[in-house]
Amino acid sequence: MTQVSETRAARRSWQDIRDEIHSRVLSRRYKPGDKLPRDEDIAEELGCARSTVQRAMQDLNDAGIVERKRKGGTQVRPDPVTRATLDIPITRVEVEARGARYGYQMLARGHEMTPPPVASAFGLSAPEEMLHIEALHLADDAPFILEDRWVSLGTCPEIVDVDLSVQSANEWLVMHKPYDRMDLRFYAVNANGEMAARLNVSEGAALLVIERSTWIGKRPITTVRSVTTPGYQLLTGS
Amino acid sequence: MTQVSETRAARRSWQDIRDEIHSRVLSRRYKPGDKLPRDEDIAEELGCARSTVQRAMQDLNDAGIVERKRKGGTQVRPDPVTRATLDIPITRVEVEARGARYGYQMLARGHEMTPPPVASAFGLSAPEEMLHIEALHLADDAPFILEDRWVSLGTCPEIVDVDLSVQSANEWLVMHKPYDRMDLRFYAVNANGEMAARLNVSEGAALLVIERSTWIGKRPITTVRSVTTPGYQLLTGS
DNA sequence: CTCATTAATATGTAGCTACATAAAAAAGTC
DNA sequence: GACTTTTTTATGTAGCTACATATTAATGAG
Repeated sequence: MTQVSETRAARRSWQDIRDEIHSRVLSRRYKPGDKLPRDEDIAEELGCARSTVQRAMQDLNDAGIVERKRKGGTQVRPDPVTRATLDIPITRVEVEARGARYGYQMLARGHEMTPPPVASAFGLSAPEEMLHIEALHLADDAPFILEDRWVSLGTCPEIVDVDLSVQSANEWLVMHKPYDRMDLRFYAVNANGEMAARLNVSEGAALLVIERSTWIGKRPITTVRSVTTPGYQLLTGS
Repeated sequence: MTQVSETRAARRSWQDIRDEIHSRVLSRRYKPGDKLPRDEDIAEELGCARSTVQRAMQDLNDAGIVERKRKGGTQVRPDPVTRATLDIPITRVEVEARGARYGYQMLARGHEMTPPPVASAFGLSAPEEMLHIEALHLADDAPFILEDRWVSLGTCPEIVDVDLSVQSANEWLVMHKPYDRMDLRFYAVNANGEMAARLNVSEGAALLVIERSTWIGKRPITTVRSVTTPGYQLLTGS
C-alpha cells in the first residue's frame, strides 16, 4: 500500500482498475451472479477516485463482463458472453480496399407492396408500399455481392429523387439517413437458380448472406439481403 | 414521465452533444475527412464543459463516426462504416435459451503438432504441440454445432487436467482464461462428407462457420472452427 | 396484511482543475 | 537540404464536488 505523498507513480489508471476487477471475476473471487461492492468502496480499497472506478465499470459493462443498475448495484453477468464489434464497410470501399475496381449495376427498381417476409423483418403489421431495388456489386467486373433491398417511402421519401443506377442505395442511406436501431443477421444458403445465374456460381454453392434492417424511432428505413460470393468472409478486429 | 425543459436552459447531456455532432456529420456540415474544431471550441459553442464534449466524442469514436488522435485533432471518418456489436454466448446457454435440452459429446482428443492452416490462423512461425479436440454440441439430442478446436499447451497447461468430456472447452476457457485479442470470422461452406455425417445433414448443405482465435499478449490461447447446422443464424442487437 | 407513499442509496452525469501524453510544428544543428 | 531536438498543442486521464435518477427499502394509511 502506498504512503502516497507526492509519489504519484502509484497513480492507477482506470484500465488498471478494470483489469483488477476483471481478473477477480476470472479468478472467481467475484463469481457469476455475485454482487460487487459499491464503486465507492472499491475506490477506497484500490486507492483511487470513484470516477475512476466508474470509468472502469462502464468499460466492463460495455464488454459484457458485469451488469449495472442504478441503486441495484453491480453484478457479474451470470451468463458470460464473448462480445465483438463488427465493422461493415460500404461495399465500394471494401472492393477498393482489396485493390479491385468497383462496379455497380442496378438490376431492377420499382414500387411494390411489402411481401410478408419483408414486413415481418420490419415488424410491420400491415404491408405498405416501398421502393424495391435489386442490384449487383462488382469487383473487377466479376459479381461480388447481390443485394435485394426495400426502402420505406414513408420514412424516406427523398430516396425517389436519388439516381440509384450510379450510386448504391446503401451508400446514400449511410451518408444521409441516421438510424437508431439496426438488426443484423448472418446465415448461409445454397445458391438457387437465380442467385447462381446472377453471381455466376454453380447452383447449390454455399453463400454467406448478410441481412440488415434499420429503423429511426419505430419507423422502418430499409432492409436489405446481401448475398455474397463463395469465399467471402466477415472479419472482426479487436 | 420526463419532466422536460424549464425556462432555464436545460443542462445539455453528453448524448445531446453527441447527437448534435452526429447530425452535423449527416447533414454534411462536417464532411467525411473534415477536421472538427477542438473540443474546447465545440464546448464553448454548444455551451457545455470540455469533459462533456470529450464524452460525446469518445462515443462517436467508438461508434466509428469520427477518428481522434492526440494533437492531431478529430476528423470525420472518411469511409463510413456501420458498426455492430455481436454477443456470442456459450453454446450451452444458447441452446437452453431456445428451450432445448443441451448435450455435449467429445468426439476426439489428442496432442498433435499444429497443421499449417492452424499455425497460420495463429500467426505462428513454427508448429507446436497443442491439444486438439473435436466435439459436438447437441440440442434435444440433435446435432447443433460441430467444433474443431486447438488449445495451446504452452499458454494454457491447466487445460490437460480439465475433464472435457463433460464440459465444453469453450465454457472452461471463457470462464478461466482471459484474452486481450480475439479474431472472429464468419463464412459459409458446403457440408463435406464428414460434416454431413456428424451433423446429420445432406452433403453439400450450406453451413455457417464461425472461426474464433484468442491470444493473451502475443501468445496464442485457442482457435476453434464451429460448423453450425442449417438454418443457424447469427444475430446482433443494436 | 396490503397497498401507496416516502426515504435511502448506488449508479449516472455535468462541470471544474490539473497534469499526462502523443504527435505535429517549429527551431536548431550539421 | 537532411536530420535531430525542442516546443506547442489537442486529446486523454485522475480527482474532486454537486446534483440527477432510478430503484430498493422503509414507512405509513386503511
